[in-house]
Amino acid sequence: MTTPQLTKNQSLVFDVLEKAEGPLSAYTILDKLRDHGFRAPLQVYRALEKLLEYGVVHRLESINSFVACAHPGDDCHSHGIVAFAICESCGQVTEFHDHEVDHRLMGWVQGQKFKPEKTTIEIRGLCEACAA
Amino acid sequence: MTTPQLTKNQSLVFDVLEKAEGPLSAYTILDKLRDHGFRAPLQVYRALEKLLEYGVVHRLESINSFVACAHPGDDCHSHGIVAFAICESCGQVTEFHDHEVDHRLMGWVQGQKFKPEKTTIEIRGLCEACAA
DNA sequence: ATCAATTGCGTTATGCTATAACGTGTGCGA
DNA sequence: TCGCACACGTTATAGCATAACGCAATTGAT
Repeated sequence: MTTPQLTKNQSLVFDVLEKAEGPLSAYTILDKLRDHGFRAPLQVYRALEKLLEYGVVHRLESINSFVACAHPGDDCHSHGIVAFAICESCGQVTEFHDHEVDHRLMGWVQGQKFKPEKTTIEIRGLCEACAA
Repeated sequence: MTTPQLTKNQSLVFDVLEKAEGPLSAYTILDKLRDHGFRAPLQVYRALEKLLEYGVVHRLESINSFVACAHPGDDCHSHGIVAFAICESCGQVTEFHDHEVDHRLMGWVQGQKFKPEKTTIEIRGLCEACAA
């Protein structure tokens, strides 16, 4: 899937996420965009919905937050399953892919005749700097 | 870790989860226990906190719900990372383990010197029955 | 050109999920 | 017996997400 031209609200939300150091909650994004006319959560959620669909933003289920995809210009959907390491101290998020993990998980679901739609892999812990 | 004797509230919450067909939200559990004297969410959340700690209940991050562990009498903490397949149609949850997936993920984090605390793997999609 | 369908947007209201903060009682070891 | 840890109850609040309404702009088929 190719990413279409973003609308005004989508661009605003995406820019906030790109410039952020780490993941942001929808309400944090809302607060950062009040000066740009945002007034209600739905404005954020609707933009996020599209950005997630385009694959340029990821949702971190375990912390109810969102991050810009770490592959600028690239299409995350082509990388298979995306995994995240989330530092619980500094909030830093590292995105990675592992084909062997994909392969094992997909092998398992095929054995169950389970039809996967969306897979979440999130490792929470401490990054190198924070663990020291 | 061995599971200590459960308190009254912990037992009530655990029983509800065990008898349930699928995952339940904290508020659903609350509703099911109103007849037993439960009045506030905290009574549920506090019990869940302990049950999660003991490893007899799992939290499904992607759907904000809880399930009893699929290994009766066993200690989930000894199985390594737990993965879940969640049917978005019927709500059925299948729990499984894959050492190779564990190994790959732990290999990756060690390369990053990341110290993992809690890992989430959840595959949402359609189970065999619902995909038909 | 026009009508219908689609999409984005704004607003209000509401619902669901989770925790803070306070106080009570009980059991148990120093 | 004092202090501590823990489970519990209650009220209030914080944080996350969506329903439902209406309007405007765009597109595309007839």
